[in-house]
Amino acid sequence: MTTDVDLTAVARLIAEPARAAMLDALLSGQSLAAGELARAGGVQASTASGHLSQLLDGGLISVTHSGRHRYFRLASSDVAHALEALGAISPPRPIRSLRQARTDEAMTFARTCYDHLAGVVAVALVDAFVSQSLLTAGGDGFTLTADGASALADAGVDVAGPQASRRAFARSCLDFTERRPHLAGALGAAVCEHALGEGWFVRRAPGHRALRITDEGRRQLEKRWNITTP
Amino acid sequence: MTTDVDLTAVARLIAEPARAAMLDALLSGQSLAAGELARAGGVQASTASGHLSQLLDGGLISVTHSGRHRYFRLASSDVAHALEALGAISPPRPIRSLRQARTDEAMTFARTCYDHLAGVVAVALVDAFVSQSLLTAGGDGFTLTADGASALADAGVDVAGPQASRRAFARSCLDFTERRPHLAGALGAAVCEHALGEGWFVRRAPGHRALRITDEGRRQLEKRWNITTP
DNA sequence: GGAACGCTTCGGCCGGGCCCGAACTGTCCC
DNA sequence: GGGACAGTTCGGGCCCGGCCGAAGCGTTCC
Repeated sequence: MTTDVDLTAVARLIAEPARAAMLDALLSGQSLAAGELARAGGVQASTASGHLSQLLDGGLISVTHSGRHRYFRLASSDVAHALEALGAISPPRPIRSLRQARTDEAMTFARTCYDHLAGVVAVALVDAFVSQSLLTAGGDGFTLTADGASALADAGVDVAGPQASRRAFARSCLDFTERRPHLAGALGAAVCEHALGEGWFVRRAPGHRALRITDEGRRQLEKRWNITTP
Repeated sequence: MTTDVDLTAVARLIAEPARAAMLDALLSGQSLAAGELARAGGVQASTASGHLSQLLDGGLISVTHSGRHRYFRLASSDVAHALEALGAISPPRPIRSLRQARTDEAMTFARTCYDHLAGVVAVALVDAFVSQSLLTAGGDGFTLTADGASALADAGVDVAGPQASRRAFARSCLDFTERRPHLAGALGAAVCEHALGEGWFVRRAPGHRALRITDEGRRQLEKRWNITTP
């Protein structure tokens, strides 16, 4: 095992505004096509193509081919984690427009963090799970109780899949707006997938992280876990 | 609260080899003078001076004056955390020398991670604390038990200071060589300070993170917490 | 006071890397 | 097959930012 790593290789990739914007779009957890990422980065397709090869070479993203499209996604949750950690010490970008202020506000309420939920709602959710003894907090993350397994399965969340997978089951991830932990790992991804799949939340814009809670979402959160949302 | 942060500002600072080397040296947790950091970065004093102003402006480091010296340190544990997270997804630097291989091996065994201990020893220590019920694992970190408080105070660790401070008391921090948590936060810092102060570990080189365990250190770890070291 | 020392500021040099448009490859649809 | 579309490759222009040495400022020591 080697400890002497080259920080500059990855940092250089993130340091370029167009690439950073692309990575930010991919932090939504979605797979996005090269053209969408070019738009996200504010550059021409040819320029974007060069950036995407660099991100691939650097191991930050992965690609799948589909016809004449190429879809990119973050390579791993480690990448998402590093981007979030960097975000925690980055200066805020000055707010230039009303539109931006609105998105900003929406982001603090609910967003995706790679493949799981983040924001006020995600923290409230994990708090409810813990206080209702569905999850117990452990050093490296959380443990699902027997009650929790049946309650989540009851709600329709796929619990068996994550349990069978080799991926870390229920990690904690520091929410960088709330500065408190929310649920990540395979279980966090399953919860997010279910919440989006059932239409509890919808994306405000494709390729963007911000989510809007639906009326159905409010109802379900209140009914199932007694969470009231503003 | 704003969520729209400028990742490029911080990433740009880390992306430059000389600055990255300086930050790496500061990850040892020590305060280092401008001249030492110039040497760490492999640049002339004048160049280093420019880099250090940039790191200050970017909020990554802080400075204290002392006569004709200026001592720099990382600005916060958040910075250390971001650097570690970035390290987790960075490519290994090819090992070029025997000397480097030795330092590398030493690093995996024991090193400082900002202001607390990391490596095999740090993970073993936290495991022992938990299995001996001195610490219990919680979602966002650890909780010190009554037994733990007296046992650590007994060993000479300053427990009261951290408890009184406003800083997070006992966080968990992912050890990037062991991929398991070790003890951070104010208590982690106190443990590290005590271990170095008592001569249980010594630095292999000033301004470097690697530690060497002393005979006294081995004896104490075995006697107090039944930890045997290779 | 003078010399040594730590650090910063300034000017000039230089290279890496981002950007775009144009041309090319491969896929899909009619 | 032809045209539209997604993406890549290549060449040329440009600018940002790192590097050093020399000079300047403040501190320390004799």
